[in-house]
Amino acid sequence: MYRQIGASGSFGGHGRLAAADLAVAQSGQLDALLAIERLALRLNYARNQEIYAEGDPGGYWYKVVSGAVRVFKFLADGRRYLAQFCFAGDCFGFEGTDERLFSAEAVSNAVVLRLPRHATERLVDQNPAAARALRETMLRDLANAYGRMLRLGRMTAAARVAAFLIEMAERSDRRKKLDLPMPRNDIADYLGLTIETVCRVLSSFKRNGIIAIPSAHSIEICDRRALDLAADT
Amino acid sequence: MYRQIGASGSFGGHGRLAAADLAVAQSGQLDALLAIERLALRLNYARNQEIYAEGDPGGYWYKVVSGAVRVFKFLADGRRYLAQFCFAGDCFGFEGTDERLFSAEAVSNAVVLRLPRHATERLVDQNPAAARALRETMLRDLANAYGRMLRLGRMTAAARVAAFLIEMAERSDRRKKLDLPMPRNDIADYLGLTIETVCRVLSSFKRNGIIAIPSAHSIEICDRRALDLAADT
DNA sequence: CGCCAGTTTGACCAAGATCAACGCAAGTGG
DNA sequence: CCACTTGCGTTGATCTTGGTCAAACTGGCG
Repeated sequence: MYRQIGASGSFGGHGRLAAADLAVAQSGQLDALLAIERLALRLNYARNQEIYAEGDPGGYWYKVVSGAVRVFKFLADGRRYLAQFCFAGDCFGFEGTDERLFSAEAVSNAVVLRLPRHATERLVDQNPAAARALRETMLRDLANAYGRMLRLGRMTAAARVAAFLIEMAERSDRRKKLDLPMPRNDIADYLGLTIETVCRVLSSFKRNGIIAIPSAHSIEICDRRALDLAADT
Repeated sequence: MYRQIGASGSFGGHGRLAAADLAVAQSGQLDALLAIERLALRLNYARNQEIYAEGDPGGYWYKVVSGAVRVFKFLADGRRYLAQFCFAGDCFGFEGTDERLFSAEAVSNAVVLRLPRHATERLVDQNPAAARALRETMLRDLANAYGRMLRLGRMTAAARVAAFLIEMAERSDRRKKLDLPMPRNDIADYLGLTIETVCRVLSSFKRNGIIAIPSAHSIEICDRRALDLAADT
């Protein structure tokens, strides 16, 4: 699968480019999009360093080269709402507004490409295939958003955590041994739970032999069947 | 504002076309899009009648002329997840998959236009302005989706119901006296609450003078300030 | 070794779900 | 016209889930 380029509506969903990339590649527009990527600035961020903040001007979008990024905002009462995690190949910061609605920070040390929005828009205007790929990506993001809405609204804590582990497994290359670079804190804010609940659920999964936790940031899925079952409880 | 035409990623958000329509109108592409609308079939649905069901082929999208529509799916355990309400001018059924992921039913007696998807796609491929309008609409839907995710994940029952009333007020023409065509049932499934909780919250708002409930399906907002306050508690 | 950030566990509490009645208005049939 | 049903809506009593508060644990690092 191609992960070279991308103009993703990564504002929603996890922002991978999967089929969109593929479509573009197949349509022979890869060169044009690679040209865009040559306009990118390569930036390094340390753990917890800010990439942009709510309210900043939003003239760029980003693509993760390595490491992980969190996109979030603070609520009036001080709680934090974590909209998405982005890993290598994922795009973010494509909000379509002049001002950033969210902030972005590096979860771990991260390298990202920064691309000017207007150049991308020009390309997409001239290139129906790229536009179509972008639309498809956005539709997929939208579908993801609806799925997550469902989980947040109706699923138990255990189901949310299970779904999170499954999501991370799907998005990582290795399916069994998961590396979770983010602290429990971030997971809780992503799932609309407290850190204690996340811990408890993970512990209970461990007790039941569904997962193993060799270290806090490394989780192994032992019983995928049971995890799937737990995910739609 | 123009509400004549639309190719909305209405799968997300409430599916209005607001700024997107405007953009298209300004760019002088209105005629082309009106031509699309001439391909539409006008359909009548009675209250609770099915428009399409999960699993059906998804070759069309729809635009509500009058009445209201709910888009939903059933979960494995029999609960229902209500993804969106659509009113006059809103579009729905633009999922981008071959099979329907959701079902759609008329909430009240409704008239809808049904449009073939491929014709729309052809238009959008040939017309960068229309494509851009569509992208903007989808981005807005995505932003709505993230807002709703936030509410579903982190807000109290009272805040969800308050936000719902505000959303309905924003979307209806008259801002004070709200007509809520959907049963409490639907509201609960939209907000991820039980019908009892929705009732209780509405009753408490009434007790506090924030709203009046002349009849079950008609709600008057008496104290908008207090309602706004309740919405981000 | 001690400190510190992050993680885990336990005890208790509260928001909302569940279960169970009851109310109420719109049909429906005698 | 009036019992009776039926579909919603509302209210109350109890229970469960997950949040809150508090404390202990762990690993990395000076």
